[in-house]
Amino acid sequence: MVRDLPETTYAVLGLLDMERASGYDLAAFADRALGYFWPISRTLVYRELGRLESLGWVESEPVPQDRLPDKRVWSSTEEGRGALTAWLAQPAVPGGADRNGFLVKFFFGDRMSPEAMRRLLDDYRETLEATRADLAALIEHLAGVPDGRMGRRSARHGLRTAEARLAWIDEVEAEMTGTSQLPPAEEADPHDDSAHHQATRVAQEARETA
Amino acid sequence: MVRDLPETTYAVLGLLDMERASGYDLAAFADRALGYFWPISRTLVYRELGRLESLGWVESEPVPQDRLPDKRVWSSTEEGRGALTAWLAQPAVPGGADRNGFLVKFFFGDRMSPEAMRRLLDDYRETLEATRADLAALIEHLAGVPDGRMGRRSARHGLRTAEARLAWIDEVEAEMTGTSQLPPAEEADPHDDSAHHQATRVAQEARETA
DNA sequence: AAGCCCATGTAATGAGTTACATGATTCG
DNA sequence: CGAATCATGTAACTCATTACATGGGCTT
Repeated sequence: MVRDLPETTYAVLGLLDMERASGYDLAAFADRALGYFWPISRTLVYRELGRLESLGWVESEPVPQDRLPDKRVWSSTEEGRGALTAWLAQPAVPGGADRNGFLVKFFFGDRMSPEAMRRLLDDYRETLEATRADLAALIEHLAGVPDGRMGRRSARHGLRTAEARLAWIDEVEAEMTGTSQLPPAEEADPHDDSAHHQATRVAQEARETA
Repeated sequence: MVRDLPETTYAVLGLLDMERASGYDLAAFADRALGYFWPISRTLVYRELGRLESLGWVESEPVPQDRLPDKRVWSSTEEGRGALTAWLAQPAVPGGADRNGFLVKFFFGDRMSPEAMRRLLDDYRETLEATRADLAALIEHLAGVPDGRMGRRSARHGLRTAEARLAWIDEVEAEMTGTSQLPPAEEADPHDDSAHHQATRVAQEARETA
């Protein structure tokens, strides 16, 4: 039997099935649509397109352009749509939800200085608040989009997760300041919301460039 | 400049610093302590120990045994503890929290049959409920352990996350049954809890402190 | 007798990231 | 004039998983 392909392959196929696009546009689409729970780098998109083509699940058509470089526009084939449907009918693999770069550090917090712990928690909160803001904006945006239903629901999954974790931060902060494992939180400057916007962009770019 | 090592390397070092152990025991410890947010396979533990040894951050001592095979017991060196402290003082890398195998399938739910969607959501709920039960038990267990503070807090992070996602399932189920994108939920058979026990992580069964 | 537990590893494979390469166009 | 955007890829690398190998002791 055929060894089963990674989720990413099907994700690329699925996106392409929603909207024929060039590899370049598809990567941007993937980042918008799946970026929060299934990041796919641009290079990887190209590789998966190559694989999908050799499977006969997608095909491409060259599109010459005047001012811009020529491109190949990809679309799913009948076989590809069949494969996608088959994949969707199979149960999801349970793993993959793991790996939290904050927690793996936090766990060893007994060895950290209170100041380092304070910074760690502050950074995490900032990241989560940026995510929450981004997702809230996305949800509102998708409210007016006809095919945005599943995207909106997926985004709500992320929103709820972020909110639960922010509540967790409040909880541990209260517990840890009480036992002086943590210096008290500083008052946030209400004039300075640049920190948030910066964090948003940094988190995004960290994925692409770092 | 030294290229920075993966988190896993430091995680192994950190665990070893809490408790000297053989590679075998360390792998079990890692699974108990970090398994929910930073899984480390047994083979990987051995590789990281080799790397840490060549860095001079850990050292080993052979321990002969009578009935059981001989083993090497590892412990962190002074240099290793320094490296660990330095790592903990650095900010955490923001990424790593991503990749949800359920969501990447759910996102394409418009192409799924209502029955397949029902199965997908049921599976996810089952997984989350198993996680919630495991973590709740772990938290209760760690309440009586002197050094279990950070482990308990980390577990609460997972617990809150799981609960938020279960609430999300309720939300989308209500929305989707209302628009008949989903057949109504079946009554759970109270006699059949085998599914839950299967979903429960095997490694979590052995929860005695070594 | 089968199968798990202890204990340590090697080998193969593959998914994903990052750096690099190229080059026209457009915008500040 | 430099930077960003559009567009497509190659090459190198490494983290992580999985399968395999070995073998005595203990339990069902």
